[in-house]
Amino acid sequence: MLSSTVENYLKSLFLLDPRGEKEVATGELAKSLEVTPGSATSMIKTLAQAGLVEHRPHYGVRLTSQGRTLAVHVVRRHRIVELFLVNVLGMDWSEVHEEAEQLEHVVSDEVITRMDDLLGHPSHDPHGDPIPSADGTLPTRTLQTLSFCNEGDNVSIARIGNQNTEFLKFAEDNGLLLGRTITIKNKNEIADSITITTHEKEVVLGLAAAGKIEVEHV
Amino acid sequence: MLSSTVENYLKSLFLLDPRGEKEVATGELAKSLEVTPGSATSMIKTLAQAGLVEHRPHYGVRLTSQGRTLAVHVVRRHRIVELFLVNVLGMDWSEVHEEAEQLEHVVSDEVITRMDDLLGHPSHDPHGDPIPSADGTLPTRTLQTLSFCNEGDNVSIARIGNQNTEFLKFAEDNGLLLGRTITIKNKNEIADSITITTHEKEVVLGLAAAGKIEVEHV
DNA sequence: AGACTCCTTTTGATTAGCCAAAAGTTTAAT
DNA sequence: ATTAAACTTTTGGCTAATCAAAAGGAGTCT
Ligand SMILES: [Mn+2]
Ligand SMILES: [Mn+2]
Ligand SMILES: [Mn+2]
Ligand SMILES: [Mn+2]
Repeated sequence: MLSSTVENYLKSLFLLDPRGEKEVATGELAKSLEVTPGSATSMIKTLAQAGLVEHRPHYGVRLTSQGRTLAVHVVRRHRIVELFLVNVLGMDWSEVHEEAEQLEHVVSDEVITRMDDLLGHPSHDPHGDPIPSADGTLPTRTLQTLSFCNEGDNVSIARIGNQNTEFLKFAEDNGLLLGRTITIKNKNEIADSITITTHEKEVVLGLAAAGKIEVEHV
Repeated sequence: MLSSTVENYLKSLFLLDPRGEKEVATGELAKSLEVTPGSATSMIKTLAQAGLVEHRPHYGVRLTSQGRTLAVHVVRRHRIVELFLVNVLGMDWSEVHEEAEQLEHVVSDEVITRMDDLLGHPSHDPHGDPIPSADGTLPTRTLQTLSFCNEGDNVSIARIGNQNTEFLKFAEDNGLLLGRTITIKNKNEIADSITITTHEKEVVLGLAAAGKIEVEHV
């Protein structure tokens, strides 16, 4: 059995590089887990010892296929739990991430299978992130960030790439919900801002925030 | 925040003495948690330090009211989770105890409240154990163990005081489910056995096993 | 090449929890 | 009053995970 700590390290490595295309820097991993770089280094060694990552000292770390498989399963548990909390228990999408962060380490496969059945084998979680299937395959979509849209574009919101409670509450309050169609009214690179409309409402976002919102053209 | 370990110690102390009427022996506590007596002693000291238990060395340990309150909340989480797993996710009563043993430490009050609402504020878990209310009060019932029943008694099964998966499967297979009415056909103290009938079926139990089944007269 | 910056790794310590085995206590039996 | 049995506590040691701070490596700029 893997400890919660190990599962969190594997999951972070996966989320920092979902396709396994780059080496993740120790500092980047440490930051995402809110530990010191030294802690990350020592855990990386442990994981390498266990064959879950490959480590090139001073360059970076990468999941092995064994490590990736385990990470994907943690992500599956996280996302199914999130959707379950929203759809079955009626919780707000802004508060389920923290809860899932703990539950992902203790819910059994049996429970996950039953939640998945009850939910009708959903493909995406409440934030638009794909839910890996039991065999580890991930649905893929090609999305564009809102920050790359142009004036006049009509797009549908597909994913919110920021799990922060405050950010999600803000999004909700301003009608930025999954599936909603919005129009880009104005984009100003100099002012670093973008203005969109949704159901009459006009919202101005900085481009950094807009970069966390992913959309599909309609 | 209490660690899972501390929560398990508090819960065990509560379950070994729900009414706070005796001092629990170190060895008894150690056995119920499957740790060595020395481990229990050192945790007892930690808990005493934190004001959660009172310890009279060489005699025993007892929850303080603060410790008891925390313990009761762990028990509430455990039992609501168990009932939720059975009633909402359709799991078997024989497998939910292990699952709840983990979940009790991570589900938030928010989740417990929502599960409780969805379940309609149930008074008992799938094994017939009382579910403490959010304010810490416990429903009480006066039950009798099956081993104390006499020939000819007609009783209804109210509680199974053994969470072991195999035992619960055996009970289920033999129609010993909560609410079922059974008749005591024969009791033989010498042979240490009791024979009962349920829906045509005749079942023989040793008195130790019968002592784990609690009933109400009908 | 030398110096500098920015990382990463190493070192040394700490904390929670656990165990094995030695030492101590209580109670009961002679 | 001794002794023995049964239990509890203490001691010493281990592992997982963490941090602060010292030391080391890689790449860049002059
Ligand atoms: Mn999440
Ligand atoms: Mn987590
Ligand atoms: Mn239980
Ligand atoms: Mn537990």
